[in-house]
Amino acid sequence: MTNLKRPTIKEVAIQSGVSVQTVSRVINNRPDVAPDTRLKVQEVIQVLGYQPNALARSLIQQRTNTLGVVTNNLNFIGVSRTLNGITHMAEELGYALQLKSFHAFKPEEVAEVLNDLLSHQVEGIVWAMPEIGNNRLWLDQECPDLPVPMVFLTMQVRPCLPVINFDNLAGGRMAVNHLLQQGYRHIAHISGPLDWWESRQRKLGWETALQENGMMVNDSHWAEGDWSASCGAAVYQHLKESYAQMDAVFVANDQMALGVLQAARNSGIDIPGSLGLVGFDGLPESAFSVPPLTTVFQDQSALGSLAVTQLHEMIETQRSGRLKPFTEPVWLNPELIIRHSSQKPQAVYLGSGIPQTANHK
Amino acid sequence: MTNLKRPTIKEVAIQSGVSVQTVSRVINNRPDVAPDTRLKVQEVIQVLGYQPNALARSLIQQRTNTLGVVTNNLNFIGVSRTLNGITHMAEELGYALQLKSFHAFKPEEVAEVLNDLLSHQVEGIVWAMPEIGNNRLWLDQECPDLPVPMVFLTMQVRPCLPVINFDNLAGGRMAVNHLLQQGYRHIAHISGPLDWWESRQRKLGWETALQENGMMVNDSHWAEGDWSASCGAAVYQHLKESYAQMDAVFVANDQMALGVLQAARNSGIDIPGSLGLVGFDGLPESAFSVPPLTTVFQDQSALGSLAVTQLHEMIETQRSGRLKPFTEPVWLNPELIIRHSSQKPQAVYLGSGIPQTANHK
DNA sequence: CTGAAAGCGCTTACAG
DNA sequence: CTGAAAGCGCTTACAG
Repeated sequence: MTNLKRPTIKEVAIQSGVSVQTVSRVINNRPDVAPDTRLKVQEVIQVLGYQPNALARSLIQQRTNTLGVVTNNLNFIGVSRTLNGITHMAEELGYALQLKSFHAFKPEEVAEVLNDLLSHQVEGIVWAMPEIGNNRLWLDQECPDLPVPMVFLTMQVRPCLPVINFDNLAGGRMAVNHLLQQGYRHIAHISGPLDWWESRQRKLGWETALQENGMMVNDSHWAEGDWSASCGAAVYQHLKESYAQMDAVFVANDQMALGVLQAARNSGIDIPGSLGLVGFDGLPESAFSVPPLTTVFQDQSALGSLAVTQLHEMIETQRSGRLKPFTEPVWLNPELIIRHSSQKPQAVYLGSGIPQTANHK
Repeated sequence: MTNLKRPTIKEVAIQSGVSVQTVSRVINNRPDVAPDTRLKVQEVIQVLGYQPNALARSLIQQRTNTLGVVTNNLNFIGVSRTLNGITHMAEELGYALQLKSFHAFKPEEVAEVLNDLLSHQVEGIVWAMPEIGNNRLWLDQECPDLPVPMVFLTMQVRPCLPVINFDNLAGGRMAVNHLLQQGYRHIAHISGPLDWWESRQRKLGWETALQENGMMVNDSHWAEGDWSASCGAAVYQHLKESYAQMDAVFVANDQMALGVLQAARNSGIDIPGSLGLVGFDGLPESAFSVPPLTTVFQDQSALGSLAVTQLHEMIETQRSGRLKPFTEPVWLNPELIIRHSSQKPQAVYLGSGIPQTANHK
């Protein structure tokens, strides 16, 4: 079923009655080949189905046109959207992609993963594994020596290291400010696992927004989840006890928010009437929950594309000798998508007060 | 920031005062090296941070330990779950992974993708791109010659080709039978795009189950969607017109089913009271819709793992000379997850009739 | 136990 | 315009 032998340049040369150098010239579209010779060689290539061996070529040229990609477990939905952007841009720029993914992160595996990629002579690496726990310990030096250009996604900024992040803090702040504008006054938070850098940033966004509006941040007003919907539901039940006045929740991802949505409905709590809800991520599904979920969207596909673009530039810069010392961190802005879950119905007009916005001017 | 030169075996040899062959022996843990020599060489390797060049090694050994993976656009959630299984098993079996993904499928790109992978001397390929339209035209020969062992996922079975599928027809049948058992009698179907093989199979499952139960299959009882939630909602509205008696829908994927769910609720239609609903895929989110969605779960991660396992066996078999001609198609069974969206409330006891199951025996 | 020779499949100067 | 020579970084026999 499979014919094992792939023809080599030597066989093409023999069949064409020329030397391997001449075949090489034809393959690489060099001008200095006699038209007849070129035709003959091309014909033989066609007949034999010859394809140059990329390994041999890379070995002699000292260039693989290959990028390494390191990701988290691909069951996490975000990662695969990033990977999508990476594959697109890599294709466009002519890079092959070697993929390594951590299943469960173990610090001792970092060297292994890195060495594996390097032994394959990748020209650069996109480190798309998010910062969790101490999985950046290996980078915590003043200015770490990297064996090839690398771009890091989703981690705390470190000296001399090119990182690209969504501004999670700004995202959290946006979410909470929106809820405040809508008139919610007791805004709880369900965070992701706090060993994730992203979780901490989103939580910080929540705190910042509250403080900027002169509100207290209280430890009974938030709780930690594990990103899963079921956990979101459970944590919400807990918050109802610890924070009785709660009238809104900013949840650190959409999946947990969907859990909250379900739990709230099961308790007969009206969203957005009695509880405002904002998630984070912008999953397509979130638009189709009941009610549709307001969320902080991050375009992770764009993140992936940008990472490859930047890596490409770094590689080219380095190759050309102009060694730009290091690239500044890049911050991407997430985007608030306002849907029904956070649209507080207008307060009933009581007559006893005057609407604030109506009488001035 | 990046130190360009990686040391070679030659440098290690010079520093150690031995020949490159001896270094090679040490690297590969050969027994025939004097203990002192080995120690000395290991020390130098350590100091220089030497790593053998996988390219050179592969070239001489004629073995890359690399698998190619071809996927659909990774924004489709299913693909990334499959990819997750693939990376796990590849890691476990010691294969590196080269990833190619189609963004928009173009027939003329098949050769390109294939050649690209082959020029990198991959030892096998997992074709995880599903069968859509005529994207299997290149395989439609009596017994196609494949340049390396390949495993095909999610396509119509073809002679001499190893394919691994979920039994989508059985899945559709299961879904509809379940709805029938629940007492629904007018079961509509929203299919995926019919140029997808999976869509056609699921639809066939729906038809089969209806016919097996002596019910008519009518063209006004189904309509085609595009996998998206918004389309699911739109198609449902359409079916309400064309199939007024409809009391249940089997939807070809969860995302569209979520769209139906939302549209139905917005029209004040009770699920599962007035409309039974079953999806397909088993997205984690589906458990957290309101009401939770009954769905046909396919463990795509397992599919990916199995593909790599099987590919590995094919490669080993071929290498060892025992050439097993080809592997039989494998069918995996999807699994019905029953949740609230399909649990028809017991019919009200009217008194005028006798409950069918209560009086016999 | 160790090294000289040959070669994997290419490309890069260098002659002619 | 074309070919002989050298070499990319390794490993595999083959001597000793």
